[in-house]
Amino acid sequence: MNAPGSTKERILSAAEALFAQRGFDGASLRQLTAAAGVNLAAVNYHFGSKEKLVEQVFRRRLDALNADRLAALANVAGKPGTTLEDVLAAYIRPALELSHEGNGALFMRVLARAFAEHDDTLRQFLSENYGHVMRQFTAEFARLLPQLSKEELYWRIDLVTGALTHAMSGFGMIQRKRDVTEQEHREQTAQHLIRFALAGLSHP
Amino acid sequence: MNAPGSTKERILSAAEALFAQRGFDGASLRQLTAAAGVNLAAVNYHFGSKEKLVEQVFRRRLDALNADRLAALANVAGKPGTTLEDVLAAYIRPALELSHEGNGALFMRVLARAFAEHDDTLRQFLSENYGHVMRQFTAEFARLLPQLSKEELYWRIDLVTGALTHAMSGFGMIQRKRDVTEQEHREQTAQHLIRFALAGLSHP
DNA sequence: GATCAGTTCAAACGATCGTTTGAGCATACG
DNA sequence: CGTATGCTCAAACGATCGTTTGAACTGATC
Repeated sequence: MNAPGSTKERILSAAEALFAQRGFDGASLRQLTAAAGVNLAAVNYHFGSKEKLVEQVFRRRLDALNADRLAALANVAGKPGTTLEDVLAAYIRPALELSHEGNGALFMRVLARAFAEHDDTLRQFLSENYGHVMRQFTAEFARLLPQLSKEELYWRIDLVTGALTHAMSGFGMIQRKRDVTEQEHREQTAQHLIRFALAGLSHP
Repeated sequence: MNAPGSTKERILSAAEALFAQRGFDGASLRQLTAAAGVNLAAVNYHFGSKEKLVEQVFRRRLDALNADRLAALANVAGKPGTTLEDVLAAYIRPALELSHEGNGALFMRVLARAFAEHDDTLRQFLSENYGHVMRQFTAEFARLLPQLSKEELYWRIDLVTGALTHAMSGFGMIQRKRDVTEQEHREQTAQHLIRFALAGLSHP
């Protein structure tokens, strides 16, 4: 829709980086438009307000991420041979790929901020637009973990979500070593996350 | 040191609640002092600046929390009969008790925000003042999990930390049911967290 | 070349921010 | 009583915030 070098795209990328670094309140439109190399009034012209810009920053990444997740889930959901690990991979790998491409890692930090903000407007937006994704994954987890009560399953999914958000947003201390490629490192990270989540979900 | 109804204490409590709700930037000194029922200038008079007020909000809770954690760890560290569960309990239970007393739950949300902020000044303050606590626990984990490489252990501790921060700050959907007491609910929560962390740390 | 929608621009708007000031108040000590 | 000290208060400071405005510029259409 938008050319990659267009004013809208330049604003979105600069906003993503500044929101990750300074937060939604902390990043001013003057810093933001200066970093993007556009006029101050361009944000209100193209997006209407700062709040709607925040929404678009989320939409640009989450639409793609959740489409990838649902596509991966569709390949395994409901099938007899499917393992818990398959479902976890469908959930984790798309997020991990996003966090390793371009400014994706910055967006993950924006997402972690949004979780911490507890802002009702933003939470409602996320729930309305992407809540069905989490619901589909939860249903598949329930199918593969029939021995868990609903309460127990919710507890475990909640804790796994916390661990993943924490890890994806780059809080962690783990850095790629010089002697492994980017792709190898991503694969190692995916293995760590999946095995950890597997243990947390299915322990006796 | 400070009387419980003193101006300083009133400011600290109001700051804790407002920082949890609106963030460090989002909560203004005018909202804050109005909620505390004190004059606007009282913050700068008693604390010097808004930033130093933030520091004191952390100090008031973390000094007590980490003292409790270290005391609990001292009871089990290095002893032959000690299990991984004992060490996890020493780490988790003091935080859980704090999050269930008075405004402690609000402080946990403040803490989760601080994690998400990535603010270097604040991170350095936390590392300098409370880093030794995490180091002592890590050493004890290493003793009880000798089969794990240092890298593997760091990975798992990091993910467990993410899950706990997430849970403690009240992101979770789990609410206490009407037919269980507050104390029973805390005990159930502790059991969930400890068993989850146990599985995440010690899985094969 | 005139017209017009789409976009960019510098400038200004009122509001709110953290901080500072100096007068006023209280209580305790000589 | 006089005065020193610790604290509170209303008011103001300059800075910065998100947003709005109206003119200038762009490129396509007739």
